[in-house]
Amino acid sequence: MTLGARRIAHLDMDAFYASVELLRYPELRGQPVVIGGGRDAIPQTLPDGSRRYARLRDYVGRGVVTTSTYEARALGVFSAMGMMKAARLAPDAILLPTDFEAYRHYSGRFKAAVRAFTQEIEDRGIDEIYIDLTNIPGEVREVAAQIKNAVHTSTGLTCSICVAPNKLLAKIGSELDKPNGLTILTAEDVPTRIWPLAARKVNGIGPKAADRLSALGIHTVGDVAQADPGLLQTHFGRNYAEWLARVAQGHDERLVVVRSEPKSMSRETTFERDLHPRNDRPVLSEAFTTLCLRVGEDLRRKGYVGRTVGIKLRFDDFRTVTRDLTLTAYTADGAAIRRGATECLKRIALERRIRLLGVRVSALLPASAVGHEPVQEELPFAAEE
DNA sequence: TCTGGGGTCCTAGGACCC
DNA sequence: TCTGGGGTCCTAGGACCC
Repeated sequence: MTLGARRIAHLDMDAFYASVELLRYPELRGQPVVIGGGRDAIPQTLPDGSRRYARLRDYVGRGVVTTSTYEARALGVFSAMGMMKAARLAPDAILLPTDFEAYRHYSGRFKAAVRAFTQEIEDRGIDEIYIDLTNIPGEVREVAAQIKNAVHTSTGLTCSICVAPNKLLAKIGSELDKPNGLTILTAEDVPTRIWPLAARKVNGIGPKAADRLSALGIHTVGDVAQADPGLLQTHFGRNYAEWLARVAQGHDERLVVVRSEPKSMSRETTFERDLHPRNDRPVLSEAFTTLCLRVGEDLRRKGYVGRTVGIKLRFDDFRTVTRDLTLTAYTADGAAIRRGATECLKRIALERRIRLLGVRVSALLPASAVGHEPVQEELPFAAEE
């Protein structure tokens, strides 16, 4: 174990998707812009070279806001909000479609820029990473400033960084000075800078836990720190209560995980309207097959095979059910996935309209680890004895 | 016209084995 | 015919994150 304090950075790109779009459409800078539209939100270039943008008020559908510019956030439009609701709050905001290919491109660029400093990077999705700076020489603020510079030089985008003794504090800290922030936190800062924050700011305290804490009169991280351990335990169970007590003190021993294997791959789709299990059977069936084939393609493209097939259904009342089936052999074959998924589907009573359908394969192994094992058919009668 | 899509982790019960 | 008990696998659901 390392003696002495670690130096862990959390780097978070500022309004990432929206900022990438502003590189493409600089004339939108300073305006409320919302990302999350479909194809009909693609800007049209007019004969005179100017562009015509879709407005949020024109949106029709069931999507949610993926990201918004800070100007849109000022109008109350945030990530994960239903687009129809967002349109009511900011009807004149510009609407752009989500272009994951572009975001993945810039994601690769900013991560490559950071890798010039160290390989000790943990991927946390498309727009954030943890960096272990413990063994990087130099004053932390200077190192963090250099990283921010390198990211800006290679992408034209800003990010916010916090360096702290652990991931928990670094993650909280990178939000304290957004956008384009650079924050240093030490253990001594916990009472003054962390305790006043809402408990919800802690990564791992989500909406449900925050509500339940509030019901107990616990609103800030400091309130959690001062809460009676017995009270937390009766309401949250031993493990979670002990975790709450530790994080409220700013304690977190988790390592920066540089490489990890995927555990599952899935595809799901929300239908434009809720589908009737019998009357819309052809549509459902085709969607089901497509999802199975796409999961199979994903597995093969990334070089994995899986042994457990699962499905997910969401009904019109938003109730979600899942079914799993573990096969006898690893597979990445769409047809085999579809057979497993069909078995799963038979175990669900279809008594309501269906909003969402999903297919997942888990219990993954690198295809190389399984060799060229053929996709085995399960025999209806296995020879026993 | 509320509520996407792709993930991870945890819990908990039952089967099954020793 | 008085209920042990640990370990692992499988399944279902839910919280949470980006």
